[in-house]
Amino acid sequence: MLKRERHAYIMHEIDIHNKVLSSDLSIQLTVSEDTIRRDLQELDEKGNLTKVHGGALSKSFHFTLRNNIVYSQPEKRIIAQKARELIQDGMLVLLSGGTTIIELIKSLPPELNATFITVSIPTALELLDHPNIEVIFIGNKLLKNAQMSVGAEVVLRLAEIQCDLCFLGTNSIDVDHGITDLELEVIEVKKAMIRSAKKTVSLSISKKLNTVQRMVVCKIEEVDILITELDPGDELLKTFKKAGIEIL
Amino acid sequence: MLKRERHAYIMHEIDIHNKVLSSDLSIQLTVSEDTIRRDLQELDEKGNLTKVHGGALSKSFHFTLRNNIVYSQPEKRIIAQKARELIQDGMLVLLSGGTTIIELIKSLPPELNATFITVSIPTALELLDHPNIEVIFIGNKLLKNAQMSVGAEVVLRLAEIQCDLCFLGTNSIDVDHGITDLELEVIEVKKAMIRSAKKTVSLSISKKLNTVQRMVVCKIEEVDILITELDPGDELLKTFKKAGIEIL
DNA sequence: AATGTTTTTGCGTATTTATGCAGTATTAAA
DNA sequence: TTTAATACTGCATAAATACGCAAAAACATT
Repeated sequence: MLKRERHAYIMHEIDIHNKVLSSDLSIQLTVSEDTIRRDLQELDEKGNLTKVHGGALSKSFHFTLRNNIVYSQPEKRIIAQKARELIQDGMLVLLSGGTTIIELIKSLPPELNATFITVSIPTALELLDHPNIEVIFIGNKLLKNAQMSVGAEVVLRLAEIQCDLCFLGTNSIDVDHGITDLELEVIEVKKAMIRSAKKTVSLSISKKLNTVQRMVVCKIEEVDILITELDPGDELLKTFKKAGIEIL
Repeated sequence: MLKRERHAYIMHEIDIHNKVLSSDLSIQLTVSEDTIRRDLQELDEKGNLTKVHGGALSKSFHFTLRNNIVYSQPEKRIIAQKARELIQDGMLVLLSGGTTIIELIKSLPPELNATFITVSIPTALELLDHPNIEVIFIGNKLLKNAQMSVGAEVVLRLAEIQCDLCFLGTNSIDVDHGITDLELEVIEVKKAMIRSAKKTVSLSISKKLNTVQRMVVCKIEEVDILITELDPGDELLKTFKKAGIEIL
């Protein structure tokens, strides 16, 4: 087996399980642990995974959630303020997960009367806090780290829906590669969300602009509106504007 | 389990509960307390938490370790201990909402390998905390105060399922009136849950025994097992035993 | 095809890391 | 103050890793 194939196999394992053990891989691929260790080292240097003692973990494996919330909260507040202007009474709105979305929900005026659909447990919990809005959760198998429903059932049920707006808390957005993400199962659902909505809105702090992850959620043309904490005239946003995206 | 994974688990616990006990973590992660102590020390040095005698606290919120604000009453712990004995590897288990259920989930051994189905958002969130178990959420319209899915769609989907056990966090149970509750929509779902399970287990602190609410969920005969914090021989439980219910 | 070069791989050995244990010291709760 | 829980120290062990080296494989060149 070629090195390339091993690398592909390892990344596949990482995609599915979010972790690999050197010892396991050594047996599965019938090579020495030294080789595996060197493979993991290379993949780490390329930024495809995080090597740790005993194996490797997916890049999406982070445990500083709370610190992140506190850290970029002001930016996310600004984004939330802009985003909420788009939501009007009577609308049917699709929401993803993520801290930016949570911030958006917190900023919704209490008198708003709309229906929100989501697949994310924390998003649902935050939505339930609001007095007027109706909340619909599309359930199925829940993904541990993303805390959201995934799987074919979710995709199918999303296909039956026609929403006015879809807000995506975006990890990575880039003019050439579009919106990208890490986990296969998450991407399946996000794709379905985009298909079910008349307009797709990407919420993204400026740090995440022009970054790319491993797997594609959608091309840049499929994004209708991009909201960042920056001024719409900012230099960083020019390329997105040129690609025909409305900037708020 | 890799050290990094342990660290992630610990930080996740901190994010949710604002505190962790070394003794708990040692059991949950099946490593010695020494290891946990070293983990906490490292995470402290990295600035992710504050280590204290007996465990660790969140950096952002400074509670003391042993106040009962976060952790709940001892009665519910006792009930949880008894209830978890019923759950075995490979089982399909249906859970309602409520703090007793949350306590049950917290007490589940980390090596347990089972599938849990629920309609309650807080229950789902707690289940996601567990390293091994699979979580399925049955979604639909969410009810604000109960924080759970309700409606015909939920009832229909429950009807398609055949579970081994159904645990109900019970508000009111009485020999003559059975399990009773307040809201119509909640009752519809609880009825469906009972129908889908081979055995129904009612979790109830003794205060709630022999109380009645407005609407009936099920007759007393439909309850297979009743779990309270009392000794099974307790006087209070005699009438239930006479009604043919197994008491734990 | 023959040759030289580079890359890849596995092995032995030394080193580092991770973890648990036992005994003692310390802390905090009753 | 007493007592039980928790922490620390040093040590033992096993697992994982780094390093140098040599064989093997892949590749390039003639």
